[in-house]
Amino acid sequence: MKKKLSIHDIARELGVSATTISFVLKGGERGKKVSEPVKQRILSYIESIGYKPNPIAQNLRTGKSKIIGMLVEDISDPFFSAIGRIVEDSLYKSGYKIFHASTDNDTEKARNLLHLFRERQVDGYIVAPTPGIQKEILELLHEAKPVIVFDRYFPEIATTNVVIDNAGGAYTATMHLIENGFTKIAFVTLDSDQIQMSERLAGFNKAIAEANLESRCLKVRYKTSVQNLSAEIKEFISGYAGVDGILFGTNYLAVSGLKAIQDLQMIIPNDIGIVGFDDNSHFELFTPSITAVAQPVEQISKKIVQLLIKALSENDTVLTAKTYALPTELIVRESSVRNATFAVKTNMSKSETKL
Amino acid sequence: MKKKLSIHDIARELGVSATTISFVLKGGERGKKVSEPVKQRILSYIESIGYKPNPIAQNLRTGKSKIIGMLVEDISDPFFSAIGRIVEDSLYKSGYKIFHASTDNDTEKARNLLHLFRERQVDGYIVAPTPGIQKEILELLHEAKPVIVFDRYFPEIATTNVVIDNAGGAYTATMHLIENGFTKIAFVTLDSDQIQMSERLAGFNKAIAEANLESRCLKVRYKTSVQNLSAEIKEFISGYAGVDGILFGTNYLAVSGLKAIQDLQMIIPNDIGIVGFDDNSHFELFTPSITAVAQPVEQISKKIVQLLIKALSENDTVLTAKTYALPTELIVRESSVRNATFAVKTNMSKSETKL
DNA sequence: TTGAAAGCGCTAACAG
DNA sequence: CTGTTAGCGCTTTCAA
Repeated sequence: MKKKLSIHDIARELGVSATTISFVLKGGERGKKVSEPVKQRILSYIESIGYKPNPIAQNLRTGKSKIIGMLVEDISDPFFSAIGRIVEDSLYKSGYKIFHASTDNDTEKARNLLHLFRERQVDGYIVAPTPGIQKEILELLHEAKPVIVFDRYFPEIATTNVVIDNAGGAYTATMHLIENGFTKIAFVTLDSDQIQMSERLAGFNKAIAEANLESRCLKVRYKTSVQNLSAEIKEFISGYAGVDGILFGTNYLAVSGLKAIQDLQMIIPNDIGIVGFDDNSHFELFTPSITAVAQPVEQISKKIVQLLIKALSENDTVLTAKTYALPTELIVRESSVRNATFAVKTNMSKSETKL
Repeated sequence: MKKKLSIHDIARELGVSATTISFVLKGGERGKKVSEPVKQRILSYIESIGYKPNPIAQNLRTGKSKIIGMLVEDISDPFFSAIGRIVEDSLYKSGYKIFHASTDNDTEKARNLLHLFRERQVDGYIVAPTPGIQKEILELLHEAKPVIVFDRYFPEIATTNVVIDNAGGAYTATMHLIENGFTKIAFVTLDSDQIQMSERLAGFNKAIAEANLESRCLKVRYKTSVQNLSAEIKEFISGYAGVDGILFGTNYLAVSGLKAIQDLQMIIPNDIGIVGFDDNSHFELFTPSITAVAQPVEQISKKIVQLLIKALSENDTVLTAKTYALPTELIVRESSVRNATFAVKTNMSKSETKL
């Protein structure tokens, strides 16, 4: 078993100092000043034995870990795992590794996780914040660590946020339902103050108000089991003066709602029109296929990475606090269109990304 | 901004040596030998200022990182992300963090990732191996690092494997199709030599042979786009002498297949019976609902964690090479049962886990 | 029962 | 242009 060599072993072997090797390895200003012959000798030797500096030692010495901490609500949720995947790939390419963790939207858990990340000296954070985590995020900022907040954010604290146009998405979706003749439209959402949900509600209400309709809304508790969710939605639909259209606030609410509607033996879209928020690769295959507000997962991920890499490379340059709201896309399918001869899947034209 | 204190700062403050503090912190044999008063003073002071030893320094000194490297095919696949989630939660509870990475089943990528993990001195590995990665896995074993191989494995190398009973699952599923009157049954799978796929094929063929039927099989290339996949399956179904039943080898093959069947305007299960391998939370909502071989995600995850934690805690105890094959469960739904009055969703009785 | 000293492998002043 | 030195914060002989 070949013993790992250290930079000093190599220094001895080559008759130069560890310092010189370190300079060569780093390149940059100081690296230039090493004479060509020496540099070549070092480089080729290192190449030949496949030496790689020990990142732990570098970390201890420099305080840089080349690790990013990523905090999401639930990595097994398709939305977060899709983003996780893209972010991970991009960041690995830039030499960073990722610590992932899921908060379940639990403040205490998120706090612990953030502390763990900090102890481990992660170089930057990507976080989908839980409620009440403002203080911890501010602390990270004070330590001059780059933090990208995504999916939701706190308007009261100055962070760099990558989100989507929630209000716009909900507005467009609701309008679409209205234009297709639905009038008793409800918004089924989470009983949550988080901004992504309140914006969706606001967008919904705006459309409803413009059309002079009555606003109906069901707020369910977070972490309600699928069965209970379904039951609650069922009761709501049958109880609440004949709802004939629903915009669901999240993808799993839509799934539970679909189950409820199935149990109720109602026909989509004849009896009730459906739109989900957050598209899903299976919605297309449902019968009828399900209309949804799609989030630009790819764009969100790229934006997060781009901002983070920038902050990481520009030494100590603090990120400007700014909210990037990426446009959503309404994918119209059968569940929201009463017109029997549904032919082509229409995608709304994408508005351009404001970056 | 409060400066992080080191163990020496505390030593000075308390008038003891860093050594003593270290002993107290570690507990164990050596910790016992510190006198009570001193120990209490140290403990309460540390508690009061919230001191935590720097894990990077510990890592450098001891070679233990308290990090586990987890390599999956694609973290955005529901199967892998579900497992990732559970493993992550359990391991965090034991003080470990996780590096995740996705291989896309690409050998070269997997190699790089494994090297990265190694450089970072991860304490253990959880790997869904790509083809051709045997040598690298053996190297890790030689370094006496615990490695848990899952989802698939290499029969020719002695590793600890956590998999499912692929042959049994496929056999049961095929038998189920046969019992429900389907006779021209095909297996749609990946053109792959990996063991999980070849075992599924074997299970399928066994059932087909026992029933004296003709074996039909479509092997598609890995990483075929959804469109092409769908087209290929479409061609296969219509071209291949009237297939009337399909067992799909993976969840995404099933989804593409469903799309194909939809395009073909065939009626499930009347024209064609369908069973998927690897259940999905949405299969229940499809019309008709889709029968599937469910993998015991929870059990797989628990087993992985249990084995890993054991290996990690028992100093230097090498894991015994052994394959744990967990039982699958056939979730019978509408897509495979011609009998019109489908009433209750039947779950096959679970065979007991062999642990 | 406690402490001094020697590093783990690397980097960064500061000399030369 | 290159090398010496002094740590980063911790653990672990070894000696007291």
